[in-house]
Amino acid sequence: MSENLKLENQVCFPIYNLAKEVIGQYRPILAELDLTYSQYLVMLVLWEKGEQNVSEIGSQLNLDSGTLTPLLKRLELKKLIERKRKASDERVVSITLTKEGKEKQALAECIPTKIAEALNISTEDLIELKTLVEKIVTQINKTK
Amino acid sequence: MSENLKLENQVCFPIYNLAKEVIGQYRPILAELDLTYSQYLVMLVLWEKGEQNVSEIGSQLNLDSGTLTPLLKRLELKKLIERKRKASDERVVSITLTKEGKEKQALAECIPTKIAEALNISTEDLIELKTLVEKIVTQINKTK
DNA sequence: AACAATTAAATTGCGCACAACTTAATTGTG
DNA sequence: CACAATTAAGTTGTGCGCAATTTAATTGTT
Repeated sequence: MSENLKLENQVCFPIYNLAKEVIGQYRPILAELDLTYSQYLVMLVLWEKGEQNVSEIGSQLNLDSGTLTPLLKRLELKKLIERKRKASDERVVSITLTKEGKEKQALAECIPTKIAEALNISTEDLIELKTLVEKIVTQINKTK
Repeated sequence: MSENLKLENQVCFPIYNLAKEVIGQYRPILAELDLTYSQYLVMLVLWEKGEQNVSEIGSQLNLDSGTLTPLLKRLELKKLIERKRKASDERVVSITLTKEGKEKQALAECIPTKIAEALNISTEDLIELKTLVEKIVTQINKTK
């Protein structure tokens, strides 16, 4: 067969695999906080920025309302956030952290360290990877 | 807030994003072949290796029967593959390409080139990324 | 041979991720 | 002011991805 359709020559397969692998490393660690990886990302945004509406969260995480609405409802069900429509613009749903949601941040502090250990990579490789990946993402978005 | 929980300092977020981005680039191209990215990966394995059973496909793609069984049923529905239990061991389901499935390979030949164009990255960056990503995946799997 | 242990797929259930569409509120324009 | 256009979020439907469990066949052990 032609070389370019061989699995080992695919560039995107390792990326797809790495992403799954990395999220798999997060899974048991985040499970202790009763969070999924995507939920954790939303919490990171809220811990850092405070009150945000759905589309603001979406633009930072590259997720649309089809993904976020049910996810946010689950976070609300866990009493970590509140969803409330803005009086100034009833179309906009404002997301705020509850007391419990804010408190969860302290428990999350150790996660980056735990992940770094689990991934078992040197800081240099990690930075190199991050730089390269971001460069490529920027490159891709340039063409849009 | 503590620096290590800032979104921009997360290493895994860019990886997760890149994987989504890359699969997003495949989507319209594969849609012309009526395939999803995961289905394409399965087809790659079959085009390269010929007849394979479910767990052989799974170990190459890091997917379990919970993912593969319904996916393979969809490929069967599209008449691209056949699923048949082996006479020698009735537990094993053997997957073979149909005529139509084999013919699809010719249509797929152009995909790697199209993706490389869509990603808009230099071959050097692509190889560097692949090497680094594979190194890290190997590293992670070492600890298991 | 009998039966416990193992193995391969399938099933069930949950949570994304995204396309396409809907609903409702707001804004812009004649 | 009226109404078309736009915007924000929600809804619906499809397809993974994975954990946990089930089913059925095979293998190992006594």
